[in-house]
Amino acid sequence: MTELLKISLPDGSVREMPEGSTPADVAAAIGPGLAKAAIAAKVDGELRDIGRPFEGDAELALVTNRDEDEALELARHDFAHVLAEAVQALWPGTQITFGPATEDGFYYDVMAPADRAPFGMEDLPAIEEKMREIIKADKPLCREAWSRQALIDKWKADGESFKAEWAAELPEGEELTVYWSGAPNEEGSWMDMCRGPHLPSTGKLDPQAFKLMRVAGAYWRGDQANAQLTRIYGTGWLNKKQLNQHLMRLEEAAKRDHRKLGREMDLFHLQEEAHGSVFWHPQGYKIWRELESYMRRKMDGGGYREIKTPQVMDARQWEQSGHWGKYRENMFVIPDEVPNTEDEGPVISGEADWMALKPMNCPAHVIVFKQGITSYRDLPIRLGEMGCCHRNEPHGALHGLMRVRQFTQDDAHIFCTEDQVVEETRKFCELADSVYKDFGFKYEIKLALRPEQRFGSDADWDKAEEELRNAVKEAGMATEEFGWEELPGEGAFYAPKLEWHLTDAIGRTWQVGTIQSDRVLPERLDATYIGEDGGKHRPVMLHRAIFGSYERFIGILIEHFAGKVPVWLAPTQAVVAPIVSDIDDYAGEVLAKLEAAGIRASADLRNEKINYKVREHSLKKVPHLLVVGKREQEEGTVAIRTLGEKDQRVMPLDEALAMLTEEATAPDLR
RNA sequence: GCUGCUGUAGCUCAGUGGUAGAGCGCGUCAUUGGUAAUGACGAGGCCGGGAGUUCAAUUCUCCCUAGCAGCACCA
Repeated sequence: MTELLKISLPDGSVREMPEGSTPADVAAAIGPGLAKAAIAAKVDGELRDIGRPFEGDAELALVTNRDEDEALELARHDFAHVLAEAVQALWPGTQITFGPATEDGFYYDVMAPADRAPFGMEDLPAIEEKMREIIKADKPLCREAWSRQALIDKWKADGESFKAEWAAELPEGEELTVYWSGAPNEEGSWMDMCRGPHLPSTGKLDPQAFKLMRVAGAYWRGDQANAQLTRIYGTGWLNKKQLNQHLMRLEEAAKRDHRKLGREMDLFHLQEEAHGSVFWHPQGYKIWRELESYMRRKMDGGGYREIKTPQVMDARQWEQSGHWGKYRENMFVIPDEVPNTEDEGPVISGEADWMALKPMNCPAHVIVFKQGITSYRDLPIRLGEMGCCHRNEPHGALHGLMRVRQFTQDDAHIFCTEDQVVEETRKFCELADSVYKDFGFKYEIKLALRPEQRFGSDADWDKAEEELRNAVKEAGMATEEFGWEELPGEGAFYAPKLEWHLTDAIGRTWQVGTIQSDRVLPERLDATYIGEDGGKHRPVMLHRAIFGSYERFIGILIEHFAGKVPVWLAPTQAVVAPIVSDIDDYAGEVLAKLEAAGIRASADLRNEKINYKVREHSLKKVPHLLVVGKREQEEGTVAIRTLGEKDQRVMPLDEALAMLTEEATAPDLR
């Protein structure tokens, strides 16, 4: 007599099933609709194949496409397998390696056979077509347990050297599994090593819900020393509608691209001769100046004192700070000599001492701190600088304003006693909060904990991590609302750090603000203060920034607002546009009043139709267009057309001025 | 830095082994038009840089450089 298994379902009911039965059998027993919809199972909380037999009594929850997170994960993983199968079907001899689900899709790293070039964009349509065939064939996905040795032998026999290498490294004794697409060992079936779980068959995928996006190079195991593979990226969803929504989001991101908007709005440009450094145009620099004034007010109000330190310092200084040893490959160095310019020069002797452009402001701030004698009564000392730094970034890393080689930070260093660390950190949390709120950003705070490679004792790390954690708790921000999370291994080598991640209008996140407590640099540069006991003590140094860098923050603002930055930041806040040239004088009067009120405005007196002017200034993202015609002149009014609105509002000039003045006022001054 | 792709007018892009084209923008003229492109005419290019192949290179080959995508990097 066979034993019956007790399978408990989420509604609390219990079904008795014969031994050897599977979640699919349970689904079938409940009803044909569910049997069709079920794509996987959660058995005792673990996501599993729906066709995998129970091993005993179990709690079961059937997974359908309504369980979107699980369903997407499964579908993407399966798309990746189908992708690999398709590539091997088209080009036998292709080696497969690894293919996981990603945030919005999947990829698979493959190595083209020796007799053909790496796969390119032009191969994608054929691969997509083959993938659709595999999906439509509705091949069952069958799980099979293998021994490690058998698997290694199989991969070697198939010429799959990467897979063989990988299988050999999997822990011995663990049951290894493979999945077949099609019946095991049958002609036309395809196999991959995989932990699973998978959908019951390829036909559960929607052949219209994926798209191969691009190919890129990737290294075997992410290591440059290893073979270069071709990574084929796809985006995958549960249905065509979701796919289309995703493609539209990508389009939206492309529309917001700050490099494109920067050119269209004439904010800045980049060029070959200074790659990685920004040429700010008058319009773009107006945004910068407004941000800088804003941040100065914030920092002044927070008890910071602004300084300015040298751009170039002798290498000896960088040696002492540790940058020469740890960071030199990212530093621009220059010989400390006048080059010989005879015969085509410049020629350098190679014997001069080195100097370097500063990649960070911190050593210079310690130097300023060390001038004179500091008493504990003076602490905390908060030194701020709009510090212009140069970092010789890898060329492939450069990206518009987001990653540059010359940038200016809203930097500051707080020198304080051990006892003041938590309080200073808490204050910083509040300052950062007020800034991000002024821009309307939502953000999350993360604590990056000790990395494997680090300076200092575990006791120091325990303490430093606890201080930052407590400071955020005291600020009431270590909560779900603030996305509080601790990230093991992500800290700097000398200290843990708090990170502020902004979420932009289309859901992307950007790390901007940070605070790090540092006990290493004060030590290396021998910073001290005189304590209550009359002896020398070591201050703690807090490195902190809120914007991060002006360049990057402006890039984020452009993308977040799609160029339509708030009026107080807009380079041109209003344009006066007369309809006919008879009104030019009145337009001039209006402009004069705007300028007197401190509004950044101009008048468009060109011999163009009003349609043309509206279109042009709208494209330039000017927030307010003040249209004036005969009627407005007679009545002393303006017709305001606001960016993004179709209708205009006619109002008396004084009223318009009051409105614009209000909108043009920075949020901290309102 | 690695791999792939790209570099033609201010911008977006066509094109060709016999030194080039469009649209927008710009200039001139006409037009004075009520809320997202008025019309005509005109100017504007060392076809990223260097080398090679060729009678001839913007076009083919190689090297360099920058950009783009991804990877690696981002203390």
